[in-house]
Amino acid sequence: MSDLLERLRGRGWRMTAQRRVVAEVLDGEHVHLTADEVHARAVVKLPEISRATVYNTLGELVTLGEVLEVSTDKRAKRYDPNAHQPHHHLVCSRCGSIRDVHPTGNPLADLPSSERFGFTVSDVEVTYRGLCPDCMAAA
Amino acid sequence: MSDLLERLRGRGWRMTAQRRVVAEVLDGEHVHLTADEVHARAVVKLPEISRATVYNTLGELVTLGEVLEVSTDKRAKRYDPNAHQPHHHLVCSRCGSIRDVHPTGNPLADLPSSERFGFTVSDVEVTYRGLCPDCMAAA
DNA sequence: CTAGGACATTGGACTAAGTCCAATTCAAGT
DNA sequence: ACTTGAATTGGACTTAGTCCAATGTCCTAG
Repeated sequence: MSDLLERLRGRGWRMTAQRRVVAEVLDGEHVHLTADEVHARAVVKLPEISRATVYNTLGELVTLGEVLEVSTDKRAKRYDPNAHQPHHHLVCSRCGSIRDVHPTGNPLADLPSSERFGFTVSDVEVTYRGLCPDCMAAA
Repeated sequence: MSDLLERLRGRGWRMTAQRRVVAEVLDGEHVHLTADEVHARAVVKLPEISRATVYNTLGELVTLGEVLEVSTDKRAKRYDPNAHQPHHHLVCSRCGSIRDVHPTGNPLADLPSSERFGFTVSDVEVTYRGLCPDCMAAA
C-alpha cells in the first residue's frame, strides 16, 4: 500500500493531510474497518479530521478501485484495501471478524445461462460463514 | 407457502391477524421485499398493523428458518420466503432487482483447509452481479 | 514565489433503517 | 367466559450514512 499515494497522485488526485491519513489507516493485510473505525484511527493522527471527509475519501477510493466495499453483515460497511488481488471473505458468525480467502474454482462458470434470466453477469461475491477459533473455544 | 401457517401453529406459534397478513404478503417465487415494503402491503389488508410488529414478525420467521434475510445491496435487508430450497442470488447492479439462482458446483468444497484459518465453516453465500435485461436495454 | 481559482474540508442538520420499551390488547387453554 | 402470558402498538431512540453552504487549502500559471 505504500505506493498507493504515488498511484493516486499520478491519477491527478489532490493530496491533502486528511487523505494521506485515511490511506495510512487502511494499510495492511486482512484489514476490514468500518468508516467509523477509520475515522477513530484517523483522529489520532489528525485530530481535526471530520467524519464527512472520511466518508468522502473512502467513497473516492472505492470509485478509483483502490479499496473494496464489503458488507458482510447487516451492520456498517467495511473497507478492504486489498483490492488488487481478487479474493472472497470468510466471516465469523459470532464476532464478525473477517479473513480474506482464495477459493479454487470459478463460480462464474457454475451459473448456466438457463439460470441467468437474460442478465449480463459481470461479477461474483462469495461469503463463507462459520465460527473463528476464538469463538469456537468460547462456546 | 400455503402450509406455512400450519407449520407455525404446529410449532406453538400464537396466531394473530398481523402474523397471518405478514405471512400472506411474503408468499410467492422470487419475492424479495424490504421490511418497509412488507409493511406497506400488509397495511392494505390490515390498516392498523404497526411497523414494529412487521419487524418482530419478520425476525421471528427468520429465527424459525421459514424466511431468509438477504442483504444484497447497502440498502435495506430483504426477506426471501424461499427458505426450503437452498439457492443463491443474482442482483442487478443498476435497479437492484433480484432473482433466485441455482448454480452447479459446491463452493464449500472449493475452500481448502489451508484457507480456513481454523474456522469451522458452515455456510456459503454467493451473490452474482450484473445488469438485468431491462437495464441493459435502457443503457 | 505568489495569486487565485478549483477543489477539498467542515460540522451540523437531515434521512433511512431498524431497535427498544412501557402500556395496552388479545389468543387460546380450561 | 376468564385468565394470563404472549403479542401489538406507537413513539422515542440509535446507528450509519448523506447533503450542503461556508470556509479553507493545494498547486499551477505567470
